[in-house]
Amino acid sequence: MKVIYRDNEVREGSFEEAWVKEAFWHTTAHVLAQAVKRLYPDTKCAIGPAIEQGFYYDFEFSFPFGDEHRKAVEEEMRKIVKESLSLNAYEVSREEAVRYMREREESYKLSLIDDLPKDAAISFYRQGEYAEFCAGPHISNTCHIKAFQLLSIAGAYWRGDEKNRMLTRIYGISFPKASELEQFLKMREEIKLRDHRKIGKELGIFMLAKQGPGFPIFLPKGMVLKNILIDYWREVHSREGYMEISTPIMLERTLWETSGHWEHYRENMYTTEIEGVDFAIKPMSCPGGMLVYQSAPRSYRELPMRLGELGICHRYEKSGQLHGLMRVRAFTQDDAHIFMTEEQMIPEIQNVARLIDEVYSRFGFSYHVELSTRPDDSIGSDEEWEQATKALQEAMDAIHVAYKINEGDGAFYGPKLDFHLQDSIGRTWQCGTIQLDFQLPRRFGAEYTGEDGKTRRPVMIHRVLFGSIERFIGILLEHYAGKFPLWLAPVQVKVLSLAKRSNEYAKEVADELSRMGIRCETDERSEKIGFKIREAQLDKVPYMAIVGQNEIDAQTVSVRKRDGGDLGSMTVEQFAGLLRQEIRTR
RNA sequence: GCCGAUAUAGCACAGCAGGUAGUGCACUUCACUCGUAAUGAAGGGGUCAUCGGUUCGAAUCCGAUUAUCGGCUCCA
Repeated sequence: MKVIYRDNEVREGSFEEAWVKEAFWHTTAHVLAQAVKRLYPDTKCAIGPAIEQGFYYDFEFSFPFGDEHRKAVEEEMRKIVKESLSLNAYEVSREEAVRYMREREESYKLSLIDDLPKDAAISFYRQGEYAEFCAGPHISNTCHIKAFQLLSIAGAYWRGDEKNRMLTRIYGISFPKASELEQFLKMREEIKLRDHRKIGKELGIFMLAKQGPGFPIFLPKGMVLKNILIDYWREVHSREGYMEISTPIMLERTLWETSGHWEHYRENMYTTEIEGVDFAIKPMSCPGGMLVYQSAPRSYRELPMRLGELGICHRYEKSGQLHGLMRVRAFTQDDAHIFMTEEQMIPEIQNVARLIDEVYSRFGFSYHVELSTRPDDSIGSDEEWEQATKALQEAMDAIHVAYKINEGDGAFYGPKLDFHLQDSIGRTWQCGTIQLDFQLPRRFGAEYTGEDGKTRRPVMIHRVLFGSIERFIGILLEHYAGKFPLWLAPVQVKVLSLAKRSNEYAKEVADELSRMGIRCETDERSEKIGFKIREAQLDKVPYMAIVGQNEIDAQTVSVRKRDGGDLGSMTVEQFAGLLRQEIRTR
């Protein structure tokens, strides 16, 4: 396939290569714009880039663009592809470019041209009657776009700013072969099947009630899962020298004023009033942690002081951004606040990073790290921000962790390292974060007595591993597609009774397993064994123990594994041993 | 919050030139007591999201509200 650059240089490449793909999708976006202009000439075009998976184009339509219109546009695009229009690039003067776009009343294009440096050469690409101001590159002819689909219609703000007008964004995908499109659509279906909202409902993990938008309800099995994660969390934290605390969900306004939340985070906080005094429900646990630190005079001997808290935080999220368990209004943050001396900063940051690595590895996640720097709305001096940012960088560099920098994305009180984990189908989610904070200790007047007897100010780390337990569970559901490993499965074994006369024995087996700490259920309904197996399989229970007359006689169970089928018969002891072995190796 | 779409039984869906609701699974009961992914039969269950409008008559047409879905913005 030929790719044409703005100076009309031609490079040959295959679709598999990323730069060719990008040109291919970008060209499809132009075809989309061309089709739209043919059908609805008064439409204004904004931008239409290639993205990670396909492309989009933003338009300002003079009418609500719906599904019927999408189909019509697809039809027109098909025509354009059949017309085999070749693309070529040419340069025009700035005046000419402006005149061209002004004639067509393309106000967004004019604004884009306006952004270009005065002396920049302005390139256009043309295909048939359609020409667009564009830096390219593009593929040489529309005929290569054999298979495409417009995937969805969405709103998007002009230049991504919610103060601007909302445009209509059309997303699409395209390929040189129909089979590739089919494969892509199949993959999309697969992702839909793994959706935690679907699986979470099927497996009885959580629900969302109409009366509580964004406030998830954990069902019995979901609660088992949540508690397993919490047990695990306690296990590693106590090993790492953390002390657990619990601070109130609601605290007085004055505290939030001291912390800066009242000024910088208020629009996300729920507030109320008690006996004429303003209170706020916590969106974060740090001020509570601060109160604990402040509850006694502190010595350098106590530092680093690691205070962990599973705090239930409430944040007002706008209705349109709620999403299953991933984005909610109430969530359990597996928070910890570490108070330390400046010398302890780097080793403590590294400890947390290592802990995050250990925890993510346990679940089979790979991850990448991003460093977010000072945002516009923030508190503290430049020197402090620089010192904190440098500490985070140094800590990571020393243990050879690579990170990408996100300018201006930090918390209002300090810079942060964000840990984005990747699930089994390649999507990434921000979970863990390590935030370094000089501000809260100062605002609260936190102190400790140093070795020399002098009063000093501690530095503070805010950090989470899971991020929020709710989101983490959502990610786990999709990561495992509901097929939890044995140690996480809410039900580990289902004992299936073959017939009425084996019900008693089935119960005995289940009791014995329960006594050994195995989470199990019994199915003694008068159904065929094939039916019970099918149900247990659909419930994604890791192990089934099937018992009938043969097992009663031999005092055994027949074991069937969710991922692996019939394992033959064995004693309950042996079965439990096998389970313990698997849990131990996790 | 914004743009677009959707809302029918616990779940998945059908019904829509407007004439007051159906299918499958699930649930209950009965029969069967069964050997590794669906035994058969009978029965119960819905103010068609909510409120209002048009109409002799609305699940169906129109409007508002709420929730949800795909995005944008924002974020753990």
